[in-house]
Amino acid sequence: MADKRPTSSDVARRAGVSRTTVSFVLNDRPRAHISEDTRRRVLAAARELGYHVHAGARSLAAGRTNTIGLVLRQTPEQVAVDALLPETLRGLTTAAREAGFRVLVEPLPPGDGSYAALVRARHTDGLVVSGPRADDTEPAQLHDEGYPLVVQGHPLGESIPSVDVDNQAGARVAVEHLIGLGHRRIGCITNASFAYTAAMERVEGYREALEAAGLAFDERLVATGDFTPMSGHAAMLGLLARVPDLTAAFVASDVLALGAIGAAREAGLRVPDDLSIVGFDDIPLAAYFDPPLTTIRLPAYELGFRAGRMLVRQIGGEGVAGQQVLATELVVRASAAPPPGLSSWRH
Amino acid sequence: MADKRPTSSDVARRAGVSRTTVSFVLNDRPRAHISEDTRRRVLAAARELGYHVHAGARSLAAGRTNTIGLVLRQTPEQVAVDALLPETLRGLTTAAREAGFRVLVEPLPPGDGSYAALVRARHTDGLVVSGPRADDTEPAQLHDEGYPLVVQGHPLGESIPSVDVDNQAGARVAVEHLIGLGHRRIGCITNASFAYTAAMERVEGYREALEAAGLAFDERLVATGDFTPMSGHAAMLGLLARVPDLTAAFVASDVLALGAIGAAREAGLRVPDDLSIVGFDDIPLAAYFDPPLTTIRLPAYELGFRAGRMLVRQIGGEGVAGQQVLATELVVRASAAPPPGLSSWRH
DNA sequence: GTGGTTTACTAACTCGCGTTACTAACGCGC
DNA sequence: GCGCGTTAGTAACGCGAGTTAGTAAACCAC
Repeated sequence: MADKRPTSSDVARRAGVSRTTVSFVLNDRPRAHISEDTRRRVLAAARELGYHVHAGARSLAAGRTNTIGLVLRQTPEQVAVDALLPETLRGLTTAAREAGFRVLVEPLPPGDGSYAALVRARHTDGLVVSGPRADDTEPAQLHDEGYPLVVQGHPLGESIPSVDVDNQAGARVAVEHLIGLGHRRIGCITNASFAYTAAMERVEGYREALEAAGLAFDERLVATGDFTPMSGHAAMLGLLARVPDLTAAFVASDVLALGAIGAAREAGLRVPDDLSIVGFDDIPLAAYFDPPLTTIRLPAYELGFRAGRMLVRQIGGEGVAGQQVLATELVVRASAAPPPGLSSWRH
Repeated sequence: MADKRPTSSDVARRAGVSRTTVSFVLNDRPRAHISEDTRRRVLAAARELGYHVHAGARSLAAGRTNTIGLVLRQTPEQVAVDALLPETLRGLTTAAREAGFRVLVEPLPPGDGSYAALVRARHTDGLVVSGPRADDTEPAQLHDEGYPLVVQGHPLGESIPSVDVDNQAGARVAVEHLIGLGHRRIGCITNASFAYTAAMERVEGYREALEAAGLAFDERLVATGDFTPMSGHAAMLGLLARVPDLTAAFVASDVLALGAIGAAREAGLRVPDDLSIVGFDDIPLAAYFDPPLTTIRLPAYELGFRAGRMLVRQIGGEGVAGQQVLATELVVRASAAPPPGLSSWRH
């Protein structure tokens, strides 16, 4: 069995010093005076014994766990098709590790209980809450109680630190691209219901671009999706049926865009010849869709990394950060082209 | 600030009992005799105070962290395109939660340091090591030292508990499907280099199916990929150049298959009319490829769930489990069809 | 009503580490 | 030789729980 873990007393005994000295050496206390000689002796003893501080004991004594929590506020279906989660997670863990923290993951579908216990039980020193819905009151409450917390997604209140992508601007750029190509009848398929603020914001960007170009926003041009490619497929079919003269669509998620492209094809439309499509997210596979998807790149790694860094700083007492908004970027590939018959149309 | 956390002493005082009693009630000690009345008083006091046990204190006193670690032994590039990671993670966390455990994620690219510290420092009670390479000696060492551990992927030794998918059988079924359709010149694109045992096993399944059908295994028919769609693209181009009469390919990963389909199309081949393709993994988007991908389903959620359950049982002292192999399943969609000119061939 | 068992609960020790407050030795100026 | 500051190190307490051993009261058989 794996018992008889060496403790700091063992290290102290072996190095011929007190336990306090061991603690000072291992924690690099700057204000403690330790001679280079004993310092080396302690380090050597620790190495020889294969010593590691007991995380629980440290957390109890120091009041710090050096762990941050990632709360995934998403439905199982949502998680399953989340092509960017691995990247975001990698960004978060990287930021955490740089500061000596670990990451605890807590998937917790909306309405499925509370995550406050994570910090209350001192399991973690702080939380990154990913994608909470606008009616989620826990972040505000925890923040008010002074717990370090960063929301990854739409800011839930003026004072709660958050990192998000500029959804509205991204959507606007996507639609402007279509307008620039000459499209006038442009549909929109949302990535989720409006309960998700990101969905709302992306539609707002769509509307904004339309109106800036003097085009009317028409509700019949908007169809609602729900994360899955299948829903993108269904939404596109509905759109096509309602709007016969549609020449382009902004699909607020690459995953749905793939389903939408399939639907268009089934309806006898070629993409982009007959119907242009611009997506959102730039998932790793987007460049390999047929046709390669023109889309809005969402900096997934960066999103996680920033959230992690903000949280770690907050825990370190460097002050509560504000709300960061990351820029997106239009990636032009081949799924959007001028509308059919443009030359005649253009005059 | 969020200090003045209530402790079990506070609960005890409020309920008018000793701290010991509080501990007994909250931990449901079966051998302790607690009257229904005081039990309720304690529970009420805890609720009223918003009490949560301090995780560190418990771990120190009880010698248990109720946390398991997930070590991601993969390169960043690999993680980025891992479409099944979210599902596997969800399966793992579900199994963990059922037993009252949390999950700590530790991404650690091969050759990038050790994860033994995680258990040695009593950060976690055990580890799930995902995708270690065959030359990774840490699992064996930790296992020998008695630390609970489950390898998710290829078993690294007879006695180390593991959960894996039957890669070889899955690949065999995929290739048998192609053979059954009438193909005779069947290529293979690996999902990774042979340093990854899963890649090796899938090629073995390919070879096995070929030989069982009396077809020769030809090295020129095998091209190597490396996780990304781009590598699938390149591999297919190479294959096509080397083997002009190729009518089908088994691509050992859906992600690469998408790249391969694109390459085939660029070469002027229609899928499946001119070239059939069968993938592996059944990622969420596979059904929406063009054409919808015929592939081998890998039970991602189940993989994570089983690994979690095995580990939790091991931690609970229910004995070390063996090595589980999960079955895959052929999902027939539209990317594989009889080879061109089959009727004349079959005569 | 005596001895023994069960019920209900508690005092006191333990887990491994961080930290404060204190001491002993040393160097230095005059 | 004295006073003082600096260096190097330690003893002892506390963090918040789990747990063992023990006790007092209630119950029971005879």
